[in-house]
Amino acid sequence: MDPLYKPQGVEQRWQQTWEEEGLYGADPDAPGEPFVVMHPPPNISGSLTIGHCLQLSLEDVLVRYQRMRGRNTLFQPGYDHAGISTWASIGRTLAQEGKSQRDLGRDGFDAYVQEWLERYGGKIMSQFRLLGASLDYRRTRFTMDEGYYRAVMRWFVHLYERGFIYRANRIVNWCPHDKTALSDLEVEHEDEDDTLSYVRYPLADGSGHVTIATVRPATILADVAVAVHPEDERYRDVVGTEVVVPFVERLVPVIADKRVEQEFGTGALKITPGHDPTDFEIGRDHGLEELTVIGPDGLMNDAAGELAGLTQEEAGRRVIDWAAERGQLEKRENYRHAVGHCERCHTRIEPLVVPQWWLAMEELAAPAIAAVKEERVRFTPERFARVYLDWMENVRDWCISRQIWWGHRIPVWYCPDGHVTVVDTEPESCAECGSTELRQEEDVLDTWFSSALYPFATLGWPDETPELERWYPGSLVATAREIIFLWIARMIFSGLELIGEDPYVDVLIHSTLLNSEGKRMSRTLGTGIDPEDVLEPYGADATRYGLLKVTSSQDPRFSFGTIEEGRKLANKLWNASRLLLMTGAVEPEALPSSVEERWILARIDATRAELEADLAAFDFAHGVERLYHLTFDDFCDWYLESIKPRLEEEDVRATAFAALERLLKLLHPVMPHVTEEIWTNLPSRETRLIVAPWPESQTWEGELAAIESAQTAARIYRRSGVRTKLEGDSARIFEAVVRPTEDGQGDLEAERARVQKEIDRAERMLANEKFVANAAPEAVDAEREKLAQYLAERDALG
RNA sequence: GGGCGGUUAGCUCAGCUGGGAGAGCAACGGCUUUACACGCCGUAGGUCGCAGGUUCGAGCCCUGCACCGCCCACCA
Repeated sequence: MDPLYKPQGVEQRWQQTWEEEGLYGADPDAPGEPFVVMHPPPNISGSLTIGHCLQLSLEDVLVRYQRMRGRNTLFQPGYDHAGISTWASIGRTLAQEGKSQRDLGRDGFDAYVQEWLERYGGKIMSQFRLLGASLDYRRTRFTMDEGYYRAVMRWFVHLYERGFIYRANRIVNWCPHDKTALSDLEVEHEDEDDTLSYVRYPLADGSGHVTIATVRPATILADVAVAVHPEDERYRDVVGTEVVVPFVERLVPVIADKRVEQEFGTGALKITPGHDPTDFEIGRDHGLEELTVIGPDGLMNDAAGELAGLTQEEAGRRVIDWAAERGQLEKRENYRHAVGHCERCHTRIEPLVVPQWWLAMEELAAPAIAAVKEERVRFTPERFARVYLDWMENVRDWCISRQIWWGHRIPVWYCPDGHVTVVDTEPESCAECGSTELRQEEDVLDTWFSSALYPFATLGWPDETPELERWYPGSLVATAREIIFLWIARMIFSGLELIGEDPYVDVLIHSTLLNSEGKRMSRTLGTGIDPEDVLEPYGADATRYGLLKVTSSQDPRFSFGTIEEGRKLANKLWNASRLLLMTGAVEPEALPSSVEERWILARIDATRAELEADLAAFDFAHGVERLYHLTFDDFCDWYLESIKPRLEEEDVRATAFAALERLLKLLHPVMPHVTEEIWTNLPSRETRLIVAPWPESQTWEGELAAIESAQTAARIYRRSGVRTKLEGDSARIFEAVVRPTEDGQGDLEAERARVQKEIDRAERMLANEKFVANAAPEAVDAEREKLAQYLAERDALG
């Protein structure tokens, strides 16, 4: 046995063994209360980041812990087809060859994407394995595999038949680069410097003008009205009259609407329902025409007349020039404001009126709101329930159609007469007229429309499977903050609508790792950390420990420091086992013949209870810290050191092995590999540690106090340098653990002074009438206990 | 614009309902002790972001400010 523990090789060997022996396998027929964790399926288009490792680590700790406790565990792996993300990635690859997705044709694209998946798809699962994640890999699902596809079709038809899905010509977020609609959540707002132009719209009767402020002068061509606030005194006389739109010189009405902000600009707003969301709503309410001058490519379209084909910037300049020449440009000023961009390609979003498929949200949201309000679904940390509710209570209809070729194609067929057939498998003929000339809807569904089904589609729904029966609802989903609306909210309402039950009990919102500069990690910016740069040198156990250690804060900075701590812990355990094995293996048996043995068993048991509480509260950081101190301070520095003089005795080693076994069990969920490796070296092991039973409670309370007072005394004498004045067990422990100075005649004065200072402080507190009167009784009692303890120390010092 | 989290030792972070400022790493000193020098024992290091307030007592509660990070957002 090498004195230096080397995870390389050991870890992969165990990962293979566990998987080959079926120990990761989930079985719906197995006994035990289910514990089901659906690992959020990563995008097929990427590889893992260190942030994914953090998420996977905390899920796996819980799964391994519950597996040892006898729960029927399912840890479900899978991939997400990630519609637009994958579409955009492939687009970037093709662009290098001067091609685009649409050049391939729909069938050609399908072939290309299959090849692409085979090339990149395997990477993620191998990274899961490298971290030691005990997922049931045999059950790996893909959000576009055959069964899942069926589930999505069924879901669409269900919602359509219930009247929740409708097709409408409304304003949407349009990405001119990807040429598809996006949902509100796929739009990122970024501040941009712009110019606010003040343009005069002459009154039709020539008696003056109304000045509006705009950042998009090109859209003036599509203006159909000017609006002011109904209570705005400045414009009271012009409401109901007409103004002349510059450049196109069209007469449009001046209307009043309370959505206009009086304070902004001049208080007058040009209304362009075809190219602005607010204007669109105002336009619909006032029955205004929706003119369009910008096309799906973001350029001016034919309706723009002489400006057709120009960019909006150029067209805007022409309009501004036109106004300036006629004295209708009042002023221009710099203006910084948030502008929507496509989250995938960062192109500026173009609001356009185009027909899309929508999901009506209000009725679906209601039970999903109740689920969280009634705490059937619990968020950790709790504050995220508020975030979820705020969004859900104000949710708007969801645009679910996308004009790309990667995703679940919408199960709607049109016949030449325009009849619509909506069924979950391809129909022979039109449901209304029987025509066999059917054309399927070109659009595909938003990725998240299908992800929403993950907790039950992975279990076989819509079929009635044993898995679905046994493992739905699940137990827990762990995810990052930004996924709350995209995925969590949608899983909850989908599960309630289709199955009638919440998809899980706990939603764990975990930390987001920042890089060492405190910046968000991003692959595209190159600010991320490759998991393999950590896993390769440090090993999975150390990485898991290090990542969990830092989960107490919301946005921790990644640091190798905590990973290093994990590596030391693994090495320490390894060497502790070496000490016992090299002295001689014996059958483990708790034979607590002396105070040290009873103490360490009690310490381990106390930590077990504390660790269970930590895990129940998802407090991984404190849990692993506890294990570190149990191992280093209690097990190695005190216990093993104190029994060294008696290590030749078989009874002593039998207890030591028994204590080590318990320690390994507590550590296994966090550091599975090193603990399993040590476990196999221990005498007469019949089962793998991964499926060994979690330790039962054992109480030795009195013993904790006994050795802790010995420790306290030992620390005092150790600090003073004076040879022990202790007797009995304490003296033995002291002699074994502490090596006093040669002469044993250190100076006690400093120690006496320190203790006296504490006594003075405690006495002062207790003499404070207001403290005794106002403080909590426990606080006063605690103070009295401290005083008694220090008085005892003073006595011990002589 | 609205909201959330953070600011504690050189670094990464704990600090539970207000009652003696902590850990790990780094630094410094000492240890060839029957495992581990990736070890052991010890030392030093902090006006707890700033300014007020409440309280017998504030890192913790309240108000304001500054800075960092994040989420949401149709004021053109």
